[in-house]
Amino acid sequence: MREHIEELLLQSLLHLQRSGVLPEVPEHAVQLERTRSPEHGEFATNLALAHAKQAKKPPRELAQAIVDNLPPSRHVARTEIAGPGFINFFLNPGAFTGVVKEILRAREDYGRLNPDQAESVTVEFVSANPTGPLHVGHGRGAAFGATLSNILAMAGYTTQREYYVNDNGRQMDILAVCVWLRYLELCGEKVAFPENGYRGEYIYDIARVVRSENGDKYRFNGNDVWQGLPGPDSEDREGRIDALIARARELLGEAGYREFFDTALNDILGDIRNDLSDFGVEFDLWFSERELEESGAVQHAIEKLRENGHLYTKDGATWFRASALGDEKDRVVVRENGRTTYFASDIAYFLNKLERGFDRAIYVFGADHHGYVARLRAAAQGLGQDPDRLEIILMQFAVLYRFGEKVQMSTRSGQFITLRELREETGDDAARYFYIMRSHDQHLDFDLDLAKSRSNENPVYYIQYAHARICSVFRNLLQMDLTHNEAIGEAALDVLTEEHEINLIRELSRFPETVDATARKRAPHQMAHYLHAVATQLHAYYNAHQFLVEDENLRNARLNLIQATRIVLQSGLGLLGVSAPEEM
RNA sequence: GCGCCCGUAGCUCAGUAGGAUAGAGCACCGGAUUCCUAAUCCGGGGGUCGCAGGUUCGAAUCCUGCCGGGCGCGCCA
Repeated sequence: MREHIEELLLQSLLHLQRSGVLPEVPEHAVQLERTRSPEHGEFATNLALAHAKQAKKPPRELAQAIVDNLPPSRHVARTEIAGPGFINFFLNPGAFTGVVKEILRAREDYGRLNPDQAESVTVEFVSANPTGPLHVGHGRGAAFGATLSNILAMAGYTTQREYYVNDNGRQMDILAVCVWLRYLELCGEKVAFPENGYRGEYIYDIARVVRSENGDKYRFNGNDVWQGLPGPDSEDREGRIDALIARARELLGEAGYREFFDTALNDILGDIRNDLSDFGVEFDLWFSERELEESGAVQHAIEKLRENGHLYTKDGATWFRASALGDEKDRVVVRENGRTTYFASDIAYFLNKLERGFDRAIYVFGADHHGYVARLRAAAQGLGQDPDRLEIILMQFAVLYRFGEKVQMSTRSGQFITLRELREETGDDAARYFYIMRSHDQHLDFDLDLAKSRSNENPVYYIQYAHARICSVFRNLLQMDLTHNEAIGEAALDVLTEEHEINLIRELSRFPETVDATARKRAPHQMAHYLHAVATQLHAYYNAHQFLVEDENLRNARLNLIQATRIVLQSGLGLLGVSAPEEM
């Protein structure tokens, strides 16, 4: 319907252009909005206000000219010029009931968009280092990324979801060493554990796996481990742990070291994968940083920067002149010791995404990564790419509240709430919904008690209940030995003239444009709000009118309407990764 | 110190690419069930949109400054 009126307006504008009233009709000239109140009709446009200057006419006069040139439409009952020059559109009742017909015809494809040019995007999210279980902060990125991807796909984008696996960094080395130390402990050795190592219980679990498969094969005397290395009173804690990594490699040999490293990686990554999958978050690609480097992609990207003249050498390291491209300072890509930096891998990964044919790479990052924005954009430019093909969405932090108080967390000590614990406590539906119900640039207060409560305060249940109620009506229909005849309902749709019915249909008609808007604005939270609004209309309707009435025409027409509502709720909840229960 | 984000009702937040009288949930007050699930509905009170300027027909929305809060500023990953 919206598109229909936009088309009418465009035709009018083109006509005015031909007759010389308007200089030119820019692309996206037509902006049609929903009115806030019915007295302004259904849709309104500010076209005349926006173009009055160019047309050298008073806004209201231009508005009249636009209205005079509108092609006739069976959906538009009348137009009205209001206020300083708004054009308001009032619709025929048939314009509303047509929506019900459309939904029942399209079913789960209602709201699926087919843009002329489908953009292809890759959405990277979570990408947590595989050094431990996901915690509640990752959960927000997971829910957001998954929902955004779902919506983009619905809006017609070619969408890929990917997870960047940091399987190559120093953090992984630290992890491997920690596993080894716990392994030695299990063997009965007494070994000091570095204070900045990974202390979580899960490290013991991994150590147990290594031991059950290898016995005491990698056992060394506890005294030999730290022999000659800086002691715990050393100032340089990082240097101390690096020395320990070197010692582990030396004692274990490459194969032995690999055993710990890979067991830890596979174990934790497998755990993350299961966790996300149980949470309804699936990835098309798990992209390995190690493979990126081994494939030569990092060198390839560095060469590209060099060709474009953005590299220079200083203090034995290779620097990227990022400051010339909007970043606050230059960045090292190859260290003095010859190793490439993490940033170099990032650049290579971005280039790789584009080379895989995506128009755009979307990154979902935690807000603490906002320093990367300027640097990655600089890199994109340095590679000779349009920096707008790189899009970074920053997720603000999620703070858990229990009994009205902030739940304290610290990753260092292993004292944090895992995503799995959260899911078990609130259930997946509530967790998915609560995570995305706020805008990503807003801090999220995650109220555990509210998410758990099976009460009217909980917005998830409010929406699910609307769906369950509809299902319940259809169950009752069967018990009355009646069936829903959609054909009769469709023929009788014109009887749906109650205000509650019009309001509900209006809400349903907004689904496609909501898919479009939430996709374009990368704003999944608006889908959550939209579904809440649909549920509100359904509940109001339910309370005001009886659906299972004697009159066959009215009954089937109403069943068509709530069936259409069920379809929209189901699709919408599906986008959010929330289930649509048949009874509650 | 520099940079990014945020500041809207008592609380938590929306506010549709500048639009018409700023919305919702919770909390608070008052009502609704012989009838499809009351996890629901109906009504009510409650706002200097952080502050001050500016841009324009029109600003919560854009610009500048200030105040308050969060986060970040490694040849770490």
